[in-house]
Amino acid sequence: MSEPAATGNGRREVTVSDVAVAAGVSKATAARALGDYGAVSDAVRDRVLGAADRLGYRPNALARTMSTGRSNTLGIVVGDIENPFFAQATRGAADVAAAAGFDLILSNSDEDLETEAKAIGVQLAKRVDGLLVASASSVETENLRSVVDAGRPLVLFDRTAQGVEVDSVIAANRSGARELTSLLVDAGHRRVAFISTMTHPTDFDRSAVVATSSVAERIEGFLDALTAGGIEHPERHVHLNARREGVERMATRLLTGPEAVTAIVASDSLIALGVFRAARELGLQIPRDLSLVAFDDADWTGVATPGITVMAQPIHEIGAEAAELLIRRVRGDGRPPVTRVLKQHLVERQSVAPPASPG
Amino acid sequence: MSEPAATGNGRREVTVSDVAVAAGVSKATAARALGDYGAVSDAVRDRVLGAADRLGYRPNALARTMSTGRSNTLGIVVGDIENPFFAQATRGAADVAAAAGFDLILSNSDEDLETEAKAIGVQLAKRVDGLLVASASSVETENLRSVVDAGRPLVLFDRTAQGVEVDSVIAANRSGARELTSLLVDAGHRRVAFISTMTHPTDFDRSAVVATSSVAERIEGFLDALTAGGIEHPERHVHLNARREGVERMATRLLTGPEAVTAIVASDSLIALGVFRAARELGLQIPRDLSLVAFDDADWTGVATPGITVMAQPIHEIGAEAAELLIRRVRGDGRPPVTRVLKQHLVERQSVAPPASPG
DNA sequence: GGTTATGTTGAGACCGGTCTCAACCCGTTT
DNA sequence: AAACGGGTTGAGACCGGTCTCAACATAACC
Repeated sequence: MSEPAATGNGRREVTVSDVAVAAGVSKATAARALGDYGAVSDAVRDRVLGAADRLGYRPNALARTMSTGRSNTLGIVVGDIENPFFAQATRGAADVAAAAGFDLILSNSDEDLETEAKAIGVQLAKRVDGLLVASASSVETENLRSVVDAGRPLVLFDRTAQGVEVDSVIAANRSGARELTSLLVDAGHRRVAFISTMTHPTDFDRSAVVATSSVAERIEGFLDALTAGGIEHPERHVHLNARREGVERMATRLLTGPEAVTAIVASDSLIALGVFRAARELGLQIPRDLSLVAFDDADWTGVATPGITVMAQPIHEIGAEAAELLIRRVRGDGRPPVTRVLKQHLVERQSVAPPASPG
Repeated sequence: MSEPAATGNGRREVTVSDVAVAAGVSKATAARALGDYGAVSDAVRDRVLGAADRLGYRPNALARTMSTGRSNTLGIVVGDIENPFFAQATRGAADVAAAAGFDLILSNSDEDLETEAKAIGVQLAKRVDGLLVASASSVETENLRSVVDAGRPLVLFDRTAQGVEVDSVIAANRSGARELTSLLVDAGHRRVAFISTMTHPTDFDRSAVVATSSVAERIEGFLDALTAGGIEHPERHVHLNARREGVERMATRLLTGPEAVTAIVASDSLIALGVFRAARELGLQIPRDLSLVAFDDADWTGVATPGITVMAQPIHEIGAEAAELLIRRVRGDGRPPVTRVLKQHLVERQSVAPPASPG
């Protein structure tokens, strides 16, 4: 290779040194003019900027990062960017980041710990200034610890993590779930199912440690409401692992047979969609034959017939707030970690009614 | 400052040199063992890896990029990650990228040329190996040229660009729009509106150059169908700038008065949602009072009542295919640029019927 | 035994910026 | 005229990797 350093197509990048030579000044001076720091006389600045323009100089942000130690890049690890929840949260974070001069490196974890670990590893290797993570597990926290150990600011969103002392931004899931479920209990439902896609090694029981804190909180709220309604063994109404079985299949199973439920709490809008489809497939009318409530005010919940009653979350804000906290940390804020809990709010539509035959 | 180089919290990063000293070998040898290149004896490798592990060594991908010129990072510029179309395409691209060892830096352009320019500038500065762009304009292409001029591989998705010789992955929008619109014309509709949020300086006329090629193609297909149906001045049925007026407001305007349309083609699912809501607000029944068709098989189109007939696009594939082409370029493929055109397919539901009063 | 091939190692340049420090210029002060 | 001070400039180290090249050891060959 005789060429000094070439890009894919063989063109060499224009560097500060090139500009310096063209402008007849030292590299240091050219760098000052181009990087807009230190003192440079007006005449020289003009000459340098002119030369840079003529040569088509493009700064190399990586080289700058090498010497300053700041990359102006944040990492964000979400479950799945196709999930509207994460898309919205990411947008919220991206807006705040962009306004502060930061970029976002995006990774999908598919809610899998190993994938998440790999993603975090790469992000750290790329020297992101900080990391936003909706961790796949709030219990197994080695992934998160590795970030803290690496000395990188970390902010959790949507989910907290046990024993990891960092900022988090979450929603008030327990009270939201309680309120949502109470709607059903108060309407007279006794056989109410809670459905989540969250993977869990066993069936749910009271002692089970549910990995995703947001789901765990929702389950608690759900149980609160059932207990308050005097329903025995409320924990047997919690159904996890819906992804493995398939949401529609699980819903179909729960909606048929002698023990069929009369109401369902869907842990997110994607699950609710599956339930909705299953109900339609079975010829069940909502809310006459089935009452359905869910988390997240997704598009379709407002236009479906009937409209679905949902617990709306300030998703955009969750992402934005998390990014704000993270940027503050990156800038050196040393205050003790905070957990911001944002309010959810109920959007009542027409998917709740008393059960047809008292259960 | 007495510390050599510190992260935010003052901890110094462990480098190859540190590991080398700990293992009692030269920096070069340690680097070979850690970077898994060149020749290293097994004994030495073990010693180095052991030392690295003990010290908690984390490679610095940026430093590697500096010397190799490869960042293993791709840039992706979308209109808005919250838009399900872009979220899906991004996911498709992210999967392919991850499988090939690449990360994604994400930017939102908000369909604005200046924002897009800034995003592309930053991505280039961060030395992405290549760029995926759904360009805000297929006509004003300086943004895209800057990428080509910088010698970075570029792949366009969803939209092409005039005079920019790069790979593109798009859908067969014209024929799709023609088929979709024909459904309406064949059902007897004469007053059919096409609605897009795309910004355009004037009202649409035949000579207008519509900035976004995918929308332009859809308009052509729409006009094809109206013309084939013998409808005069079809171009006056094209309505742009819906974002400025508000989709629901525009739909309301078009659906009322003596000249009210009896059918609408929505350029994407978000617009269709606005139209759907406006129709409901006006007390119009679909398909009795209004026939509605749209692009993209969004969640809600299947569960709304009635189901909306849509032209589905292979969105995931668009993103995946684009990423594949890009990675191929990054790896040095020098073949002439290709344009991949993916098929759309019709999903017929219940939102089309003959007009109530022949128009 | 000398030469050649092969494998392993170390020294040091290099990528493209930033940053420290010393040198210098010129006007002002004493 | 000497000393001082602010504004500019240049030389060169540095960030943390990769990579070339030379040195050296050992094995294989004639």
